Amino acid sequence: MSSNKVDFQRPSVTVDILLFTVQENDLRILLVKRKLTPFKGSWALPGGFVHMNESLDEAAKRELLEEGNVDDVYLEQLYTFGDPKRDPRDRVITVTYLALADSSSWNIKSGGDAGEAELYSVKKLPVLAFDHRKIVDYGLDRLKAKIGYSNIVLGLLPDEFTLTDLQKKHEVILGHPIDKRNFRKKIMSTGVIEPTGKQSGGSAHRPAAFYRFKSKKLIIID
Amino acid sequence: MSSNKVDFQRPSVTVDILLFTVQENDLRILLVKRKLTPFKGSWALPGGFVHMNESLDEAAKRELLEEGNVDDVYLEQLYTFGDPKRDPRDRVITVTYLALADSSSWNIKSGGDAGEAELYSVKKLPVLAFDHRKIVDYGLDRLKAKIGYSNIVLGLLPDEFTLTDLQKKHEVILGHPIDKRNFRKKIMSTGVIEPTGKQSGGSAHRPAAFYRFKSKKLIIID
DNA sequence: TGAATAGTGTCTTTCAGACAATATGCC
DNA sequence: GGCATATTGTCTGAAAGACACTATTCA
Repeated sequence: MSSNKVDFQRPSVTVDILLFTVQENDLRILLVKRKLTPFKGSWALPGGFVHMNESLDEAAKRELLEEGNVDDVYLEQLYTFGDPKRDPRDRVITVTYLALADSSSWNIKSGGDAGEAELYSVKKLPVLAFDHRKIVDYGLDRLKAKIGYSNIVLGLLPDEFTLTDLQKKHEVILGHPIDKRNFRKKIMSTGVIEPTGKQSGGSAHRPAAFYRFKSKKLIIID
Repeated sequence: MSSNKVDFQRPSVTVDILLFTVQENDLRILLVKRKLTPFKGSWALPGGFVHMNESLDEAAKRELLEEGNVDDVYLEQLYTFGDPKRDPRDRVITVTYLALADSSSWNIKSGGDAGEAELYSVKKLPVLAFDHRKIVDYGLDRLKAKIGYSNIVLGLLPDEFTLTDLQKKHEVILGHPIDKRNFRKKIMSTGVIEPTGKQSGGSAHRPAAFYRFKSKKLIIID
């Protein structure tokens, strides 16, 4: 039963977002520096309170725009953390989201409404506020798993990309090299991408064919 | 950022639970009849408000005991639904849980603290309150997927069971028959179960060996 | 011995993984 | 021609799926 008239004491509800992107062959995550207690001055996930008239997805989108200056990224709900002690002062339940962005199409610096925001390599994370480290680890596990059975990687790529670009993203997320021939065989057999007909050029080597995802919706493969 | 001192208007937070069990080769779910508006008299998922001093998991366990008279069942968080209009009166965000029980070890009738509660076949569901129908469909999808790559089915079985018992649960959840030889080959190759040494008896046919799960924790296979 | 369910093996196809040579564009 | 990256195929082992007969207990 989801509702009655009794006026219980109510917890706060926030959204926190894991925005991953790949830069320089490195998986990075957007962090912001807290301006308020508790954990003032610590790095934390971008996020904030859910407003009364917006859905959870909308709240996550709004926070990403406000704190990360990113719009139109892949977004999926991850998990809801609600330990009574996770915030040292109030009871705060947080609904977490996994977001992916193509770093080449967006500039983190140009926002800045919310103060300091920075991309950190997941291999060199600072100490994080609250239980945010646990949340990051949870999201990383999900991302690693999901890249193996879905087209989720499309969130990290521009509209057109080469097979080498695609393979690099897989390698960075999984953390190990992949055989080129086997990778291409498998990708092409899934039928999720198609050639655009265009080719890369201007470099002193053989040009590569560009591909696109047939659908920009999340697809579970198999 | 998960908290500050500003006192926002706060949504209510509930947990709602999908308790599945198998009876008579039929997948069934626990529903309760609402005693309060809105949707008074409608069937709904068991659930209720999260208390200030309990975690989400604890709230789900408590509600299952209060409304379903079940204890010690498999429980995992499913998804959090937070559309502002999902409850026609208040803003209510609900964290949903998937629970599995072995129906042979529990009697739904003996509880009754929360009024009418009944097991319904997922093939013949009544009209449900709120967005609970959508939640049930979401949970069914997760259950079907997860039975294929985890030992989650252990939640539906007693401590000791035969391979035929195990196969029946799979068939009921997936909704189609499975080849006995291939099923056994695959299950045994995963190594998640082991024979107890005992045998079924008393029936006019060959006795079957009993098995148990080596671990009662959720294991992802592959 | 008949009824009812338990238990078991082979063949084929598909998929994953190891492995290296040729093709193309630009300078 | 030399450099840098793109593109391509074969073999092998493992797993999945189709398929049918024998074994055991009790009435």
